[in-house]
Amino acid sequence: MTGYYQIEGRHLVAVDCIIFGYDIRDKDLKLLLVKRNMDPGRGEWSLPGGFVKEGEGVFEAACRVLNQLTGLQNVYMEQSFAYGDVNRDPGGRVISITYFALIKYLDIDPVKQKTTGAQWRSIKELPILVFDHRKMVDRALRQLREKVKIKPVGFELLPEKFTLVHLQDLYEAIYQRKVDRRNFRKKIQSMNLLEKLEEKEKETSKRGAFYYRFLPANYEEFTRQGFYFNLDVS
Amino acid sequence: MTGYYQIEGRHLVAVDCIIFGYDIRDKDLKLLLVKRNMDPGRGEWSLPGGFVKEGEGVFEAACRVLNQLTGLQNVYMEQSFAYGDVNRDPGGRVISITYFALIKYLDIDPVKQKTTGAQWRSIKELPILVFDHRKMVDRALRQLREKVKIKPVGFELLPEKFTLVHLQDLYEAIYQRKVDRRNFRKKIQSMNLLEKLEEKEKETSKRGAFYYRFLPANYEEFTRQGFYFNLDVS
DNA sequence: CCAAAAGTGTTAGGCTTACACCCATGC
DNA sequence: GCATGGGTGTAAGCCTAACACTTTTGG
Repeated sequence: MTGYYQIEGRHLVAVDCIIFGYDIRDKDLKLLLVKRNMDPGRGEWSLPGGFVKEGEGVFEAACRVLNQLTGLQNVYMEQSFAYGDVNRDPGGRVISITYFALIKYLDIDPVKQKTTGAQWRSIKELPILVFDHRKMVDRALRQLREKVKIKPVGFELLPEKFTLVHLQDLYEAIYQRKVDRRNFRKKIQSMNLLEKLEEKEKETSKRGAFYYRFLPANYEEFTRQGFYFNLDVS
Repeated sequence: MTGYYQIEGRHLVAVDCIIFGYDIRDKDLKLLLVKRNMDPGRGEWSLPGGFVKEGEGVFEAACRVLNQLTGLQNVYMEQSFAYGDVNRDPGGRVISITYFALIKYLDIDPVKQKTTGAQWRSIKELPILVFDHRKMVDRALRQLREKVKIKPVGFELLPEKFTLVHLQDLYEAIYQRKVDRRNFRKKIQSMNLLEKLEEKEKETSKRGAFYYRFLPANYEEFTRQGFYFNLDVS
């Protein structure tokens, strides 16, 4: 701090994380939520968040919050929006910058989850959230839906090996609508993002479905050029 | 301020405005820039900005900055990004939230412009900007290009009456590429956003080109449903 | 053998793109 | 009458979207 600037007009700055996870079992997009452990709003459902510390970058702060909650590092995380209304937080003037993260549902550290009390909640039936957190979620979800069209970020939400059925279910969960199976498979396979494995998943059907893995090299190629993945409406 | 929170870890928060204007004469998309009037970086080219005051919303702060510079109110303005790296500003730890605004080139208050020394600079040859402002501009420009596909925001940049030639030139300036004239006209006219006027513009050609005006009612309709205006690449 | 899920192609319509000539007017 | 910029239509190809039957296998 070289001290060029005034010291008046400093603000508390927080980060709040919209952490998406996808449950392959119940085909449901979920958010990782916590019960707020400070006043005001103590005990209410809240996005996980924290104040940005001195000497800490805002993005780093979001990573810290995520890591403390899940034990994860290097996950997909993207800034969503800065919320700066004076009265958005009844506890005081706090500017909050939100990030949305995509993590693999099963990757979170169960010990951490127990101590923090974080819980996955379906985006279809979110509890009442504290302050303006619901607005934050809605915006992040809109952004996720846009992002998925441009970048195959959906893969961040799936385990290493997945079937085309899993992938389609994921898209349907994100958009909350049905997708034509043949068109979906045609399109996704034409992108050369996937490698078909020998192995089959046999839990959900007798016939079994081939596992696929996602090819990071081609993925990079794709996202650089900005592909366009438009799902048909049904 | 009800004083629930710690008083440690407060931060200076600034807003910086990426103000786009379009010069119908030289068919050039421009930015309104200022010479920085504080250390460090005094005298260097900079985005217009300012610190968020106590009791002032972040968006309001951006409006204030814009208004002080141009005298304008109620212009199109959208949050771009929050820049929160610890060392982004060598003068101290400042978190900056950027907004991009679209204004009509000729609307700015000439008195204010004289006192602030603000100048329009072509996006094709921007001067060196202070700190990370160039990154801010690049991001805002990318966002503008995306936005224009989804919302006919281009109209914010044109005067009340404009010709189809003007409109096409604007798109070409935003995307920095040629657009097919017939396809452009077909598409834009199919949208029912424009009202053809009797009057002709006769400055740039002998024959003259019809003026159009833009129909706010239909515009609202369009942007709500999220239209898609994809320009062809040439 | 049957239930349950996986897998597979074709066609029609709409949108995108490429492309060239006539029109109106001031000088 | 000619130079300058404004204005117009059509055809080919591509992408989107709708749609139904066969395959596999565990029980």
